[in-house]
Amino acid sequence: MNTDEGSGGDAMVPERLRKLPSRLLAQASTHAQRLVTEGLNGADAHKWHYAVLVALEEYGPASQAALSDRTGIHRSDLVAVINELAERDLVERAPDPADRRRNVVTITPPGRRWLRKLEQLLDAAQEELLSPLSTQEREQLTHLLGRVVAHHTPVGPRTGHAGTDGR
Amino acid sequence: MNTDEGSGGDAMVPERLRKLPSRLLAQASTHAQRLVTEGLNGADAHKWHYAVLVALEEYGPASQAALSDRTGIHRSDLVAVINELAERDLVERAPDPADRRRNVVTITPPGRRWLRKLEQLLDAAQEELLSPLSTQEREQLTHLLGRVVAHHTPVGPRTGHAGTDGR
DNA sequence: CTAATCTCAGCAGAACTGAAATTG
DNA sequence: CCAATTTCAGTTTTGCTGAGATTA
Repeated sequence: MNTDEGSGGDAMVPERLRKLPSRLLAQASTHAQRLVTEGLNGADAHKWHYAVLVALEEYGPASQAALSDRTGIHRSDLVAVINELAERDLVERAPDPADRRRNVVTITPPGRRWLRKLEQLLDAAQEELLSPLSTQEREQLTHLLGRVVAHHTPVGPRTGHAGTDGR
Repeated sequence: MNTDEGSGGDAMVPERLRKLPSRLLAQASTHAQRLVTEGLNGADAHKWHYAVLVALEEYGPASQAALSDRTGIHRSDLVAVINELAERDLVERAPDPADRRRNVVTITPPGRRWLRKLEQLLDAAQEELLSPLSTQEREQLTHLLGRVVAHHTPVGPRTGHAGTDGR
């Protein structure tokens, strides 16, 4: 027997919970990641593949440590990502002759072509994610999110070192 | 001051990544959850404690299944949350005489007092999260997020028919 | 017999920690 | 000797799956 509850989406979720910014962010983020994952799944890809290829195309060949900085992927996890990309000849990994601790990772022509494909899939996912919003509202949202993220993102991702900038 | 690389927050993260809505959402959500977790930590609480108490105060005593609908907490996880609350006498859990499969969970006076405390901690966390935004911008952000979340939230978590819930 | 409720035990995947091996 | 890089093995966290026992 059905009681008085239970119909409608977030039907009985109290307003105090529904409009809590941190909760809205968590839910929106979950949907976003689901859409992105499903979208990239159509090319046997995941988001780190995209991030690495974008970073390589944007700034050229890089060591894994540099890629970690440029993508936000943890150093430990980059190994597997590069493995997967290299296995499919989408990047090349070669020891750096100038500093043999490093691997130099380079995007290949097939890698660039694959990136075009991922870009399409990803654009479609963003489109679906933001479909209830107008173009202007989408810009507003990304702008506001960017401000929030920037404010909470520390200014020193790497440990005080290389540049020897006193801070 | 050295500005070549590796200093400054998202210093070398490509713009294509930085302004990707799904990525901004993920990052903003991470910061939000961290702030909320740290904030509630000051009362040995976590967000599910808050969600359950709010739902109980808002709609009165409820079965665990109803609480699951009203908070979004998975049925399996509610058990532990109610255990923790009951242990501290913040809620009472008693078998439902009308349907003995159910437990009726009721908020206690100490539970209401504790909820006041959690509300303060949570408000402080939201304030810190949104500190770079004006009051108007905060409203804009929550409004836009609400639209996105609503659009992607299925209408029937429990029983099938949706009744165009107002709000 | 089917369905709902509560409970427990364990999985999945994502990000992170720590340390070993190599090189500077 | 100390620091940076790559790599691997393991931990932590979080939401979820599946099944058993009880009652409707």
